Amino acid sequence: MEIASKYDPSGVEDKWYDFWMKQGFFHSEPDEREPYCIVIPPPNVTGVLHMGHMLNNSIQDILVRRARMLGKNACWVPGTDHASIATEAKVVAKLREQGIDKASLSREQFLEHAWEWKTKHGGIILDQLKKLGASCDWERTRFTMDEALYDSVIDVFIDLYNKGLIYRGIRMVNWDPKALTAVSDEEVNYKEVNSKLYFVRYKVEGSADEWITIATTRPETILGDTAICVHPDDERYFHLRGKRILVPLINRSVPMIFDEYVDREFGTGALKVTPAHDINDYNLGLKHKLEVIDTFNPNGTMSQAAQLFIGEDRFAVRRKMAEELKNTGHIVKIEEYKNKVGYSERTDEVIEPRISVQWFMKMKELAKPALDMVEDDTILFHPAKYKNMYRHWMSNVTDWCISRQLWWGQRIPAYYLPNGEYIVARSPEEALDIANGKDQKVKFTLADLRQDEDVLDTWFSSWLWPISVFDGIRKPDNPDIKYYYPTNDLITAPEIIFFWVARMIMAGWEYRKAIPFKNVYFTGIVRDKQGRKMSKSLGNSPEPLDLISKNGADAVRVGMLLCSPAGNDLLYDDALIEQGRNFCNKLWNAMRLVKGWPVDESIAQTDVNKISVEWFDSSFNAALQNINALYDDYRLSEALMATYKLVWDDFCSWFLEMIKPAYQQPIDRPTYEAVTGYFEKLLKVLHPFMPFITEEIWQILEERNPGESIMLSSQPVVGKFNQELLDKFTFAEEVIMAIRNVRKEKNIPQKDAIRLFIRKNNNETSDTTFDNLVGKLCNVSELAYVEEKTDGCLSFVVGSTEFFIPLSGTIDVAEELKKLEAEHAYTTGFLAKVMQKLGNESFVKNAPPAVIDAERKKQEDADARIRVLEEQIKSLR
RNA sequence: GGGAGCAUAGCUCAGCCGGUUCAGAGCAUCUGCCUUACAAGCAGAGGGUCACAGGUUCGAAUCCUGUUGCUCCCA
Repeated sequence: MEIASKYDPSGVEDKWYDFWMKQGFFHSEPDEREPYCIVIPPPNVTGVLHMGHMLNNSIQDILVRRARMLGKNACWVPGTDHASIATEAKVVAKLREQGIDKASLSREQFLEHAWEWKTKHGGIILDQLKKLGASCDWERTRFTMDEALYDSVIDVFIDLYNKGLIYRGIRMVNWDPKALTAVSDEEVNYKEVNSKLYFVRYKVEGSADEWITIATTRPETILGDTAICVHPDDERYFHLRGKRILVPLINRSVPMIFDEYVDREFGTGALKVTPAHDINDYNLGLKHKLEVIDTFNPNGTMSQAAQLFIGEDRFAVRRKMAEELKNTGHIVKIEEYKNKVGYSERTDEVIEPRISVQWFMKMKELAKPALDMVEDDTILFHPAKYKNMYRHWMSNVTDWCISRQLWWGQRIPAYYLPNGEYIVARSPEEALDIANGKDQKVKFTLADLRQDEDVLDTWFSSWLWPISVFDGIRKPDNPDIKYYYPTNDLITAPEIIFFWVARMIMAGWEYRKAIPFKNVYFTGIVRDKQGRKMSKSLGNSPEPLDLISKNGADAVRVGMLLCSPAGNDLLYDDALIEQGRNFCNKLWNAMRLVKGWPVDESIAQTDVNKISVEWFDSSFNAALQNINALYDDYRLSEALMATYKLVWDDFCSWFLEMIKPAYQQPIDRPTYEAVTGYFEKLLKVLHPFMPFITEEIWQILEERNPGESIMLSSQPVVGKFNQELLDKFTFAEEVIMAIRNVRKEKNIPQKDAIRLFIRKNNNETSDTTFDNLVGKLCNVSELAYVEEKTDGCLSFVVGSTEFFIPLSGTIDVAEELKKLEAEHAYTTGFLAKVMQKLGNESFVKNAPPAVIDAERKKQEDADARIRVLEEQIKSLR
């Protein structure tokens, strides 16, 4: 059989993915097995696959595939999120390109365009995930606007409204003038910016030339001022009690008010109050019953109420106001100033605080159990440090603004009557019934009802995701939800711990009285080598699909995983993928080697092969135990590294070399069976990390029945291992490495056989377990135990055992002495340290016996070694 | 302004309820090798006052305090 010396993933990966799909291996139905379920963090329909998705979904696939191989009924539910703001923005932009203005469309017409867009672009990421090898149950693919999920959201809204947890209120909200909608507190990012602090003087009404100077960063809001406020104890302004002040340019007369809220140190100690455009001013306004003048239009331009610059943008107006104030002698000075400004998470537009009527959800009651379940480890965070962040947010939670002034999303089921009253109901008909049931005197008709124009925050559907994908809101007793919920693991990014994770926990408790998942694994952010977050605008992200087609998905998965412990950022480097690719190649060549051996039934297993197999058996089981423990701790990158070393070092570098027959010689049957058996086990352990190549090699290694697949096989079970044997091998390993060094230093080629004499010291008995193996690996023609030192030999010491290799040429005595003396000096120093410890009375008195014994053992070993070294030195002199 | 976390080899990290194997791993670097599975490889080697300063202890990378620097979250 001719097998290429380099592994080529192209072709292989699609072949096996198609096979798995055709066989329906990814699909899950409830049965009597233990379920294992992950719901995907639904990517936005607007998105394309980026490196973050690659990492996140690789991890999910690893967990799902492993669970499947552990005999669980594994189900990974995929799906997408409608992302109302982002999607609506995309659709509006696309329409604009076609010359269509959103305002010219009806709601229904617009939604048609939106659905069309979703159908066309909404599945891109999911398709891309297939290239990664994702073993999602595609038959269960869900979308947050599917009928079942949509209705669930509406049901929940109505339910929470009826429970008094949802209310409508006038509030200062974070207004996004670009998206033309309110956004929640969590969707505002504060950035420090360089701006200016304008000192503006306002004339005191009725005075000839009396002024009061305020400081502001936002002169454009002056037109909405309805008071000037100072601290009641501020002596500088005592004389202005009862006076009124004229707002510059428009000469509006506003009162002087006094409030302890004012920071006397800031600016001039005098504050202009604009209740419509600042949250603090708004609260002041409420307290002092001030007029609220909204000088902005929703899109951030000046409104009629501003009187000046009507229709112009707020930032242009800022400059013009400054100019105008200067021209009219109102500017006292302008200082450079750094302040934090809120930006919209969605559009990156500067948030405008704005008074409006919105729907809110009370959070306090829901937060309580959700906090407790994380605090008491009912839900585990990996890494646990995120508990702190979670606790902090949950303890200071504020009500959630859930309405969005958009069309794409679940429309709020509130119906307004002509008198302004509203009714929350599932349908207009139901609302009408309720309305007419209330008041017998007036009979409304459907035409009298007007449904709320707004939709719900996208997160208001995402928070139900683990329940709604199984239709568990509408049908709480259906078999799917009962079987798969609570799900097991959630893999997500820490930045949405509040947006999403916290709220899912709340919804889970509210609607199932159960946690939505047992573990939350937080992945890091994928950054470039300079530590910058990968982003389209920076252009610093590789194209994931290119990486896959160039290196294979297995290489990409391994590369990314190796360097990303839970919760730590991953600094992406092409070298990572290369490492993954090299690993694939290593595996591939191991298979080529093994497949190339002819098996001879007639030859008996040699001692070397027998002990080698025994050793690897122990080695494998010890490693597997460790790997399983790492999985249990969700230390996936470490589990991968341990597997990587098991395969590369233990299996390839040691085991295969140990049992490798001489060139073109056959191998005995028992050894061959053992090797292929372990190879298969290794492939299974590797499969969750590298699904494609493991399937390919597994299928080549032995003939399989049609429809058989490694992905349905069972993970190996940890067996017993012989620690004593492993320790003995460690000693043999040292001997082998020492001989290799000798060969290298003395330029003795591997093909020239050497003789090896061994002298045990200090009454130690000989252990010959690995002698023949040492003989094979080091090409030793004669191995013998001796009582006396042999002359004309190179020597080395392992522990306190001496090894002699006769050399044909002369020995460089000076060089040998130098080496021995260095060894001696080091060991003596080491011994001195140990003795110092043991000589310390307090140490002997206080340290635990095990520690003291260990120190004594060190002392003995060092003593023995020193005696041997000294003898050698003496004999050379 | 409030809170959290981090600082260990050139890089990415592990070790952190103190004491065997305590200074580790992978990658990178350097030195030999095209040895008939693999040069995407093999065999070796070097490299760290565990940020700094104190303290507790018989003993500190590990616990405590302070300093410095970085990151994140919240307002």
